[in-house]
Amino acid sequence: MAKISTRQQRIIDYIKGYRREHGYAPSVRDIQIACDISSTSVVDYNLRILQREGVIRRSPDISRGLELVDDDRGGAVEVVSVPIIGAIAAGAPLPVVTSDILQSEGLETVGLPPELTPRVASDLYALRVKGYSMIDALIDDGDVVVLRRTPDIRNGDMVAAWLRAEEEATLKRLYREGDHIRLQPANVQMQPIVVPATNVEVHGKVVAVIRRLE
Amino acid sequence: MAKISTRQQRIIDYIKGYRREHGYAPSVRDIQIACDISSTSVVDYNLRILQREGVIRRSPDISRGLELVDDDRGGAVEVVSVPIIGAIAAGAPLPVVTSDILQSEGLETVGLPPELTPRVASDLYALRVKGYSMIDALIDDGDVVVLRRTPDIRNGDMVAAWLRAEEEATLKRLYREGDHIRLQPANVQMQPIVVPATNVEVHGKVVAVIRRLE
DNA sequence: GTTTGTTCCAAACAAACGTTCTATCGCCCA
DNA sequence: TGGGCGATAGAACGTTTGTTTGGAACAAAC
Repeated sequence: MAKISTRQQRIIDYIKGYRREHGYAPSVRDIQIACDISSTSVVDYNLRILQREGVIRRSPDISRGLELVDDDRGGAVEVVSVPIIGAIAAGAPLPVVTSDILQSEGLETVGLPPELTPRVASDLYALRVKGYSMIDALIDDGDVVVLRRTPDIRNGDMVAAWLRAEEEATLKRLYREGDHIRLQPANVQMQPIVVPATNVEVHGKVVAVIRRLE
Repeated sequence: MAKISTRQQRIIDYIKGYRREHGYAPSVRDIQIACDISSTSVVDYNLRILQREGVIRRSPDISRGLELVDDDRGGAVEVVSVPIIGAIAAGAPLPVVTSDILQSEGLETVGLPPELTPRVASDLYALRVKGYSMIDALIDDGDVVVLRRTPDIRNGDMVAAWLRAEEEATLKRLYREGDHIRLQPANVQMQPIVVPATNVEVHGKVVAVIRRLE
């Protein structure tokens, strides 16, 4: 995998912007002019390289038959709809996540852009945060947290945890320390808490937080 | 508003499918063959009608310069790409937002799902937060804030403000109080600051905050 | 019955466009 | 010194493709 030159990066950026603005790809000559290239052959030369590197896809002899492989298709993309299966709040149990629930209808959903979407979206779900108890995780009342149901929790992952003894749900970074677990707030100004591992139920890993204002 | 004929509907469907499959629009002759039309002029004639009806947009003399105006792309939803024009950090000036910048190429972008997108997206831009100085707005290092450039700032709106005297950028809720402005942190545990109105440059209204983990 | 508007045809034209050919320049290396 | 190579040029070529022209069939309006 070779590197991508400044000029090639500029071409990519131009194509991306052009597609966003026009809804179709620029011609070779459009690229030539926009990127200050003296000849269409040089554009072709660089496009050939970008194609070899897998950055773009070209359809031979087709006008503007140019696609970005790692595409946002010029603005239109499949948005993954993730169901908001309930709320998370201190003192209220976390909703149990089952496949049934994930596939059930009628739930409010939140659309995730591709940047926020991991390869597999089927085990994603979302919770709406109630109250201000998650504020040490920099999460406000009304925010939506997107989680992935996974057994693969690593040290440092932000997780949704249920503390049995305290009867409290919380969003914190998790670190295993022997038979205890340290829960570290996202807010660097705040102190971590350490609890016995048996006191913690991990319900999912936080993938994203979305706050809508206005 | 005239009706859309069977033939025209077939053309629309074909364009939609072709775009989904190829990433670019079909040519007039592609349409001609696919829709069993004997002449390209007939295709042109019908495209002209579809354009008049506002169903499609055409760019004259541009190969495959064909867009579907109200395109949900067969189930996929339009994601608005918003450029991340820079960073926001205390002590660093906010990037000046101009139309040029908004339309310039080569910027990293963030895709916004429809729920986060207001009717008009053209004056949206995004900033990536550097450092922990925005933590009282519940915003972490690395978060992306989506802003709208608008003169219509109302009391209680969350804004990106530049404090001239302090040389500090900040994200807070804004309240006008006579010739002073009160900036209220989103974090309910923290105290507001009050500054002279002349000391504040408002650079935009915060529309959404997106935090990506994992 | 003529007019008028719509829809459709076939062919030709000209602009847009991808591709290719040849040549040049700088750079590394034997 | 010279050959190989990546990158760049300028121009020409031939296809793709949007557009136009002149006409015909048909139905509704007058």
